Amino acid sequence: MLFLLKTFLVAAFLNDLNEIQRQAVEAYKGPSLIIAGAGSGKTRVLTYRIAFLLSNGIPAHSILALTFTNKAAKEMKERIAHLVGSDLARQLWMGTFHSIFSRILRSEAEKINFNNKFTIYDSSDSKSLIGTIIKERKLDVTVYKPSDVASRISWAKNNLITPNAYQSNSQLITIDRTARKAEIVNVYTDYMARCKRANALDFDDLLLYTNILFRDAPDTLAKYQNGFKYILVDEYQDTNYAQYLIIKKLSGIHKNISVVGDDAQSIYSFRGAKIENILNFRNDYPDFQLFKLEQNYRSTQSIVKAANSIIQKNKGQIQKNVWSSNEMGNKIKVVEAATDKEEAYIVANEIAETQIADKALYSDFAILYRTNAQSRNFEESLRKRSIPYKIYGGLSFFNRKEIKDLIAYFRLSVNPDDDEAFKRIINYPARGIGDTTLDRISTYAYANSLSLWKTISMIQTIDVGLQKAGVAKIMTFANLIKVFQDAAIMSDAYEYAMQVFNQSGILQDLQVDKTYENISRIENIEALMNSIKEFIDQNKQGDEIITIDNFLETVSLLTDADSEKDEDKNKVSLMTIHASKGLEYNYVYIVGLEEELFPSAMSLSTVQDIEEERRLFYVALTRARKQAMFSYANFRYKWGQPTFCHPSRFIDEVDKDFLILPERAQIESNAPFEFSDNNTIPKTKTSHASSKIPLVPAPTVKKTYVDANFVPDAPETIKIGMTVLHPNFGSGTVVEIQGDMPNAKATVEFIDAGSKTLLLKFAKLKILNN
DNA sequence: TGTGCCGTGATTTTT
DNA sequence: TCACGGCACA
Repeated sequence: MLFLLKTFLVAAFLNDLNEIQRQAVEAYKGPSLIIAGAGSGKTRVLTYRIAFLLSNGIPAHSILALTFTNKAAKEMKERIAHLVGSDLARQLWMGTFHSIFSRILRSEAEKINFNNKFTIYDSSDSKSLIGTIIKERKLDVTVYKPSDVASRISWAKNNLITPNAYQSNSQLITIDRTARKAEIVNVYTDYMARCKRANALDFDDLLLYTNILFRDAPDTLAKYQNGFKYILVDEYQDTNYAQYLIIKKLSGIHKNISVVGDDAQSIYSFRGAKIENILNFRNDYPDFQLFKLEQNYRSTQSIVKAANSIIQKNKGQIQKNVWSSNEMGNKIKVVEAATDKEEAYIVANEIAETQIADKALYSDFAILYRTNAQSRNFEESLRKRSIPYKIYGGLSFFNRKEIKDLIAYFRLSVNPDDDEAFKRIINYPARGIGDTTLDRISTYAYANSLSLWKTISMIQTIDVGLQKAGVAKIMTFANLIKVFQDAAIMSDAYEYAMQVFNQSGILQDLQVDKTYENISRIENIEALMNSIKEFIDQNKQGDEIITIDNFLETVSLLTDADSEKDEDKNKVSLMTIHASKGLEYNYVYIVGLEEELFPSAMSLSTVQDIEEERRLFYVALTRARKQAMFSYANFRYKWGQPTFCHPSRFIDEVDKDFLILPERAQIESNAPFEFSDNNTIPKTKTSHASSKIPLVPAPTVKKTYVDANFVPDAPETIKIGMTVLHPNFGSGTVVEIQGDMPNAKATVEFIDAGSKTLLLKFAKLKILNN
């Protein structure tokens, strides 16, 4: 069997891999760094490498392969199953960081003082709990915005700073105090305690507690170090500190670690990803082998060369030369549109024409944009032309109210201490338990360090200040949940879920009004039921019962993009550029190429941010196999306000040899100029001079570290060595100033945000001392 | 306790 | 533009 497998694989290698790819596949001992340019066959190398390990007799369960998205993991699993059979593929430890480590944490739960039925809080659960704590502490919500506090806590966790460490870090405390947010550390402390009490971990906790587990339980660490003899990490440039350290620890003994990535495609630094991790690999593993995959098999030469001409503008990259031997291909057409609506109309037109001319499938097309909010116009224009499309991201399936409601019942059945789930369903469907009642229960629970469930389970023996009628209502609810809790253990997941749907009152509630909305909600719930059924079929072995907790474990880490349906097969894809990473399409439309949209208005102040936007643009362009098109509008609605726009700097940065610039934008006579109300229709060729007039003030920059009284000092007064305060980055020290005003750039070491290079004319810096 | 109106802020990106 | 939270009122 093994012999056959190996024979097959060797033949496959010869056919399928180029010289460097083959070397990268075969060098499986010791550390290796595989720099994989866009479209260079990265996934192929990873899958063959794993297949190669297996064909050398290495047991599947000793291979750990980590990815960032479920989609990537799924695709790789399928491709490996194709090579070596699904039995073997199933035994691999392959998945996202979050799913793999939640699995490990579940089996080691008692070592981190959790119960193995813990809930995974999603970002809205976290935010809502943080909001609750802010209110409890009677803090001003306009100063302590839950989303800001949440991202700060997330930042701390990703850098492995626990509440205690935070408290004793005088720099952090000073920053918060300067920003008049001294209470952040207390909110953080409460938040951790409350998650603990609710037996819940948030996304960041999955990584944080894994680190804590490995730090505090050396035997456990040793067990996994010995178990995972071969470790592979995809998209290594996107790892944050918490992930980096886990990998480093796990590979500590065998050092058979192979990381794959492309620094040019690092687009998640806002989420704590550290591009340095890939740049510093050589320091951690000095005897590493380096493989550079530089041949692009995906795209035409025009696209590859155009993409190279952009990314060249970034400093500090790993040197590489991505090239293609494919046909030259068409130049990239740049289209100017009068308005955002017209842009969408033109793109839909182009797709329709190309589809017919090239006899292409709709699924060969993708429209990529910077922000989800841009999708609307394209939906409309595609719908008008009857072009089928699918939107990725946006309001995902699992974020729909009806799905969240039902899942909250599941969560409370499996983990009764899950307070966020409790709050969601205590009065849905309405059962006369209002805010006042809930407040009283919460207050008691908080004072006695109990979960809400524990509190109401003894509602008859304690006094939380409720009337008899209130107590009775609570009792009814508690009894209902008890029934569900028993069913969750006894029944199979599908039967259980149907029971909840029927007996919770959700079904009845949705049947009261037969509105279009309610019908669609019931359909969504049916879709959820089907996926539960599917889940059971996939995981059932013999005649064991698959219970709902098994389903919950996986579902909480799933996103919409992970559930591709057959009926979505031949459709145009609409998505953000971030979501497009790792995908490829014959025809790619990169839209909304305007200053302050792409690059985003939030990213204009630092060189690092602009470089990340540029990498994002690089990612977008390199999704295209055959053809790419750029478009921008001169006028667009932003936040419901009409705004004039300028073409993006990124268009200028592309080598003109590969572009067809717009001469005069063609307006079709039937172009839909549907301006609401009485706005005048701007002409397509609005001169750029007049388009400078802003109709609305530029969006104000989020101020995180300063109050309304903040006044920046004049840029020319900033000198090396000064301590300065920045609205977004907090305080830091100026370590370098390059160039002269007005284009002088300052490099500032921020205590909190790390090193940033700022364009002084834009940066708002206040001198704290010099 | 439930409803509806108003004002505000959000839009960068996600496991 | 839209969604959400706060508030007043039934």
